[in-house]
Amino acid sequence: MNDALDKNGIAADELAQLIERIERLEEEKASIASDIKDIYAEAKARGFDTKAMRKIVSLRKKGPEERQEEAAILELYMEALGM
Amino acid sequence: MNDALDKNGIAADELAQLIERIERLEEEKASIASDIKDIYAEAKARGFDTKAMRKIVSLRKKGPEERQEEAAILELYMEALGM
Amino acid sequence: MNDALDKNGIAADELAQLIERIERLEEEKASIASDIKDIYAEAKARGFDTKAMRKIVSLRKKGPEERQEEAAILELYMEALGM
Amino acid sequence: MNDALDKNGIAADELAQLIERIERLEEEKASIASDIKDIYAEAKARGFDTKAMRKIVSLRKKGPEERQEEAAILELYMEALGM
DNA sequence: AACGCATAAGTAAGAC
DNA sequence: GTCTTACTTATGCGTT
Repeated sequence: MNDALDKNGIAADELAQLIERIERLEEEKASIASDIKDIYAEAKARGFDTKAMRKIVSLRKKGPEERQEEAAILELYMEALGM
Repeated sequence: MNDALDKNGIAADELAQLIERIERLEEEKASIASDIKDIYAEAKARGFDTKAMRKIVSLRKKGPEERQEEAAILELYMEALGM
Repeated sequence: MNDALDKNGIAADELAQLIERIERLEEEKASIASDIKDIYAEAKARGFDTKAMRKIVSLRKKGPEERQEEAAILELYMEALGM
Repeated sequence: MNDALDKNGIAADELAQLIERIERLEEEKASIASDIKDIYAEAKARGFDTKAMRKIVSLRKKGPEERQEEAAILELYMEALGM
């Protein structure tokens, strides 16, 4: 550890740099989140059902395999439970 | 494993009982969570700041030592960053 | 507001009672959560796939209507997108 | 609404474009979130307390006034409860 | 402007 | 012991 330590034994410069890198990235992330929100607002203004859109996005995120897997498990269960 | 297995190799009765016990408990848990929400709503209606109340509840959940330790390291870092 | 106010203008007794009611309920909630964990542990010991069980519980929580609704939305989307 | 509607009455092209824009942005967002995670991992490897770091980041996100205000009301409540 | 909701952050437990 | 995954809590946002 070559870094200079402050009077409390903390490598202050190193810590400050890490924090700043994080904050920079969080800003970018917030900016993108804001863009996404704008798109939903735009979609709503054009008459789309944003709740349904959000569901679509989340369903697609899961991927088809996972959805199939879920269906298979449920199937097995329903049979086992006689539903 | 003495339990009867169904055609898929699942001990159906046993599984059903476990699932039902879990679901019963989850219902109770949800009910209590709802009660807690009600109390916060009541508190808010009487003019209390529920955000502060939540913080107090979480602070009291941790022991005093743990609380002090966390505060100390936070203090240290804030000094290092000149906050 | 008939409650006695402390020197900072806080109805201390009322606040204390609300906090205590919350803490009591949170204890109960934690106890039930612990019971649920125990059941999963027991299930695992008996050879069940707890991950699958959790999925089953969550799928059942959603209810059949919601699952159907999700399927319907997805269907609509896939058609619209030519998938 | 000039867009062509499919047989279900959905402006399919428009919907598809909106969804794709959202998904693209969500990917970027996830990528940045992953970068942030990496920095925390790096910080941890260098001996920093990441929990404290996260708290600092969140404290700095709020303005100083807001921070003081929250601290003040919390203080008040703690006194009222004799903590 | 307050309410409930939905996403996001933080925390804790379980698996490898 | 680390690392991921699931749960809980908190914050912010859209709605009424």
